[in-house]
Amino acid sequence: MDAGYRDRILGAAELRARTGGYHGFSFRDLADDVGIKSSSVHYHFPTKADLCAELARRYTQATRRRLGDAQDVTPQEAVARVVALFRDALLIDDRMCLCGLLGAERDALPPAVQDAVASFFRTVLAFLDGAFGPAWPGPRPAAILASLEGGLIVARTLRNAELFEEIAAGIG
Amino acid sequence: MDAGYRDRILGAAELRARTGGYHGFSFRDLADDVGIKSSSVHYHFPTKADLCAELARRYTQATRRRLGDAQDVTPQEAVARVVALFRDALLIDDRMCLCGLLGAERDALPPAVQDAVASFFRTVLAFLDGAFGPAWPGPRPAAILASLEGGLIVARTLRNAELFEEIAAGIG
DNA sequence: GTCTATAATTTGATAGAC
DNA sequence: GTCTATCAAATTATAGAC
Repeated sequence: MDAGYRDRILGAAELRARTGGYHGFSFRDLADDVGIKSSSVHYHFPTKADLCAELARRYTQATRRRLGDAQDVTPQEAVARVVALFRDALLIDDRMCLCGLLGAERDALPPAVQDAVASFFRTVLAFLDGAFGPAWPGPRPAAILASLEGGLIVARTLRNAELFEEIAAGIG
Repeated sequence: MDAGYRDRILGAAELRARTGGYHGFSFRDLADDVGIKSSSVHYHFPTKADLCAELARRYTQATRRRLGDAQDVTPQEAVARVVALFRDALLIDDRMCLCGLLGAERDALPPAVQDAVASFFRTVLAFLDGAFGPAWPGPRPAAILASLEGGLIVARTLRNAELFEEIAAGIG
């Protein structure tokens, strides 16, 4: 029942992967972050593909929980919740969206990681789709998601958080 | 005057970096791609930071040339040219925008590369700004750029090129 | 400019003691 | 479940011959 350092490893991996991507960190980096040995990281996650696929699944689950049920919200509130997700990545975490960065590296990822990243995008799009209903005349879910992923990249690269707000304000 | 394999190295590096990012390729990868030895790559680019900074500058220059002079185009034509840039990355190159991927990895990049990537974004934004003029009522340049960078990520991860067209169509 | 050769370090991963 | 110890391969980079 004891998962040992498993959760702390995933926490360290999330921060690392959201900074430098799949190839931007090593098992030893994670071991040092947590204060254990790299062989202990391999005990919990035999390969890096296992680790990162689990990481993306965990990220998707946390996102799903935070967004809640699409049936319960208005279209406006649904957009606000998704925007808040990315704003927090920028202002609180000071990091990329995990799946935005991994998605950009798609062709350099193991298949299991590719699948988990695609699943994140489908989750966000399904939430917006569900809240919008079939006749919603506003912006398409994919356009909203793309604006926010790209908004993180542009605002962070130019070190201008106000640019993210301008982009987010343009969604409505 | 003879630059040797310099240009072919940059060409190979661009394809590699647009697939796996800064940490997703090695000097030996490039040497193998071109058919030379890794020490010859180091002759042209002493460090990986030198190589990737030059890569981003070259990418920006090619983009600048392709977009042309903002004074010569209508706002609509300016947007169409920028959209075409990203559509070609998706459909012809089947790759990310170099600076979109590197920008997502910002905090894992050497400072010289960070600067070169930021310069790319400023170039595209300045082109749109110049073509729009001060009173243009349409979408903001940063929102357009973010939509397209994010559009590449979402469309590629979900392996759905039509999604990119939907996103691009939503810009106008 | 390109090569051979190599150094120093890092990486993903495994075997086996406790 | 974590450790010590280790491996084979890869990585960035340099020295010096041609």
